[in-house]
Amino acid sequence: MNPIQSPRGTRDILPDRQPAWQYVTETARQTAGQLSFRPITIPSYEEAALFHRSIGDGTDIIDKELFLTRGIRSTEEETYALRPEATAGVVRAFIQHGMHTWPQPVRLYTILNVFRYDRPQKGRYREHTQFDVEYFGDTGPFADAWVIFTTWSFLNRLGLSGLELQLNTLGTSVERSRYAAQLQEYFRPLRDRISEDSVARLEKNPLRILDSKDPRDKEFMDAAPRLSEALGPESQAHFDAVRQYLEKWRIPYRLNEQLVRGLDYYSHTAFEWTVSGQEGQQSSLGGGGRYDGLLPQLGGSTVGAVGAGLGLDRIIETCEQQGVFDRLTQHRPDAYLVAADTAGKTAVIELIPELIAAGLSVDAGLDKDSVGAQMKAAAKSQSRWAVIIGATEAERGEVAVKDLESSEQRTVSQAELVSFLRDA
RNA sequence: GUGGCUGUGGCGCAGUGGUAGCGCACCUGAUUGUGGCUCAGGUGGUCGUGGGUUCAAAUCCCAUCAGCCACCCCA
Repeated sequence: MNPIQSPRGTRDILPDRQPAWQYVTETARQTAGQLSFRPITIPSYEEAALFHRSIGDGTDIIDKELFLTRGIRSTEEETYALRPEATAGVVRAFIQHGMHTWPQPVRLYTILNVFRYDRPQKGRYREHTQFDVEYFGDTGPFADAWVIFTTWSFLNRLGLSGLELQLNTLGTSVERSRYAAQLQEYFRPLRDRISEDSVARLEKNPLRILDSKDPRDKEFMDAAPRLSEALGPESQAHFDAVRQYLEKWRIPYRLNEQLVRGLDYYSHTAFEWTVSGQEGQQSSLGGGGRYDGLLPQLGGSTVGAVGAGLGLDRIIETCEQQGVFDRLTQHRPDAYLVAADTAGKTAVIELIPELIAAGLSVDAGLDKDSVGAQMKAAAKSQSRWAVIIGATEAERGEVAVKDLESSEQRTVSQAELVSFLRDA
């Protein structure tokens, strides 16, 4: 029988890599907390209709990458989908629990696994983890800037270098659809000369033609109508204000009119964090933007909303490449208890709960016979101290404590052991 | 989803037609209560899986699964 492997595009995160994950998730929680985001947990799956209505049919995430699922007794109407992103679920929760009646703004964050039925590659998994922040209840530019500042603070605190913020504005949905029509008008006569992909995009999602890498398309890009010229004065003012915040906070950014995010619900500000030095790789660490239209679209009231999602798997891989985790250490037990004989064994058994109750971490291997074997195990366990007890020590109410790094050994009374290990 | 490359013990690799080897790791031992070094010994693989060609396949062919690269897309 063949051994079962983890499903395609999924992986195990082994103990050695856990300190990195803990460091990154802890940094995320702290940063979010400092900026007044409150934690929320949402289900791993939702009614599939939620994603169809929010992300939008016609996007790859919905048409090609959704993990559909249903219970064995479910009816046809009850089709669920593993969440492919965070925003839809959080917005659903916002509406369902009437959060528009809470003091505004409502700022929420979550660290969650999301699922996409993709063809896997490094930095592209079928299950990956995102750090997601959502800011509700403000239509002004300050909220956009606040969200960007949050992602910036997080990435910056990790100590990442080569970060680049790409910034764009998509205007209102009216402005955007007017612009899409202009694009279609421009590209339709060029049908035979642009890439097949772009011909398909022409009808489905014309804005996507803009970020094509195909040289056949790039040729016509310069003369194409520009989104920035299709925006009204209000949209311009909103965007200018966002940029001023970023400049005051010294967050460097690059305007990128080609930036079009893959989810349909964005309007006005859209941004994406990329990291240089990973040519051709999955360089996007995350992104977000404003999505005022989504709440009414899902039956909620019209409150402004801005969100961002950052890919923790990619961020951690980048950190590893940049040596950010070099200083993190694995967990080490404070003491490894060694029994030299039967009397020592009894003493060790009694000592274990005592040390645990005192908040210390311990290890022991009472199934091993010789002291040598136990000492060897103590060294392998990376323990700071070996605490050795035999009949002699037990009688006197003492223990031998050996520093496993310096090899120095001394005698300590059992009563003082806890404070000795703590202070050392 | 499209095209390509790769797949040998836990990890990293060698072996390209004649019935699998190295390093690391792991286990045991080097006298009775002391580890990390060294030395000696040992466990572990039907060579991703399934089929085919051949007297004979890890080595050739096909399929399949998985990983990786590019595209698509995105985190």
